[in-house]
Amino acid sequence: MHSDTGKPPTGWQAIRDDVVARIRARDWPPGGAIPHEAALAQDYGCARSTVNRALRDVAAMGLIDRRRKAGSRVALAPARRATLDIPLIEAEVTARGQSYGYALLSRDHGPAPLAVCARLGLPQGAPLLHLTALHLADGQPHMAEDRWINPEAVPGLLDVDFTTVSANAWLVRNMPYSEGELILTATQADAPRAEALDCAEGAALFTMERVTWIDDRPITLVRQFYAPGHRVVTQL
Amino acid sequence: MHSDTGKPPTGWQAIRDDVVARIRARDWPPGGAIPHEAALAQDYGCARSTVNRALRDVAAMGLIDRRRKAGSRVALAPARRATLDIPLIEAEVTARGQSYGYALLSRDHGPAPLAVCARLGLPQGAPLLHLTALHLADGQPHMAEDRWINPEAVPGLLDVDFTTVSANAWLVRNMPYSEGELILTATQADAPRAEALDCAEGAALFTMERVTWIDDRPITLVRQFYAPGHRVVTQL
DNA sequence: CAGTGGTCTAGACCACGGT
DNA sequence: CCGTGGTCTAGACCACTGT
Repeated sequence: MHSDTGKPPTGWQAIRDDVVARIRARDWPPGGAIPHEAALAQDYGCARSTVNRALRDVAAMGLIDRRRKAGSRVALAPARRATLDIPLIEAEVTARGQSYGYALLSRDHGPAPLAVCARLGLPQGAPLLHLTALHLADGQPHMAEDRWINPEAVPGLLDVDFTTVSANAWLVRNMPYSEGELILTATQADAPRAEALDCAEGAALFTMERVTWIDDRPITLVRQFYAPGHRVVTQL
Repeated sequence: MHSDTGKPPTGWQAIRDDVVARIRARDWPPGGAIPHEAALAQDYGCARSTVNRALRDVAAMGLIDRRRKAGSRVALAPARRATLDIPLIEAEVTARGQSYGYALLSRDHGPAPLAVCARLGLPQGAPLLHLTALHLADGQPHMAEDRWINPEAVPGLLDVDFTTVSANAWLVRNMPYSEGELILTATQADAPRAEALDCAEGAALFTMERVTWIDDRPITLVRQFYAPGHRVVTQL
């Protein structure tokens, strides 16, 4: 269940946990400074680099702010951070013990809508490959995707047969990328998407929009609409 | 823009970037092993711990799997990881330059619905404090929340005046917690929520559900329904 | 068993940024 | 200026795990 079944950590993790505990216990008040690394190293009887390792972790959790010369201060508004895993759709489906299926719904190559070009930072009317596809779990619609790909940034793109390989899988295996932006939101199912996902028109769809670049050249913009009821779970 | 305006990293970050680049360039193929730390240290002319620092970062990105004795292997299905910041609502709103407002809509103390008890791992009919509240941005409804809190785990809870302080803010300042689960989904606005958020009934609402525990004792379950159009943005 | 990553140390130099 | 965190080093021992 929610039990910790793990042994008490040792080494730098023990220091991290102790620091976290002292912060949570208001031992060091919010906004206040905590002892500097050298002092803590002496307290814990270890090398400064060990303390550094621990405090770096605490800072990554958002519990403290660290600045040179100013030292480490307890964050006033401790933002929690959650890490989302964004697996390939196929892995996501099979990991739940379901069979995975894929179907290409449409494929077009031509000038893209203004909004899409703007989103990618391309001039109006740039020719993009436009794909719509459906991902299935146990034969049921699981996610519908709407994707534009920039042929200028993806050599060989127009020769790929996307009827059998999903664009996601192909791009991951064939295109490196340096940066990406991810947007999570909720949208209502319009008529075509309701039909594709076999759900009521107007249903609330969990939606992920991703844009990726390689060296400031846009690769792809994709909007993925998950079937109603889809949940993304993560630990805090 | 999307430009990198940053100088080329040095030290362990340079090694990390180089390793990532070589993986993306299929220099080391997916599923294959990459040189062990000592070898890379010699290649890069640095200490092994510097390589270790770099590879730990690459592993955290999900690009490689590391195991003792087996060495480091390029992940076959490189799951992207995105980190979500979960700030206090107030911080989230003011960070966008909007004024923040809060209103308590209802407060009840009594046996909780079965589904809520089950979600928290409590026996059926456990008495919980139930709050519904509205968070405003520039006077407009921004997020409606529906929260149950376990008085057994939160000393002094029933004496708190939640008409002026949001439960979120109070809990963050007064209750540590050890674990939490976060669920992201999309839900349709029912009648009361549509009224609270001043939106159409049936609108798609981005929804976050959080459950937090302290030492395996449930603290709170909260469902937060964001006004239509809300987007959560993060970098990949 | 033996190879590999995980961690720790004691010391050093440097970059940043309050004062 | 000078205190603090950021990083690096060379070496060491240990934990895990494939063979």
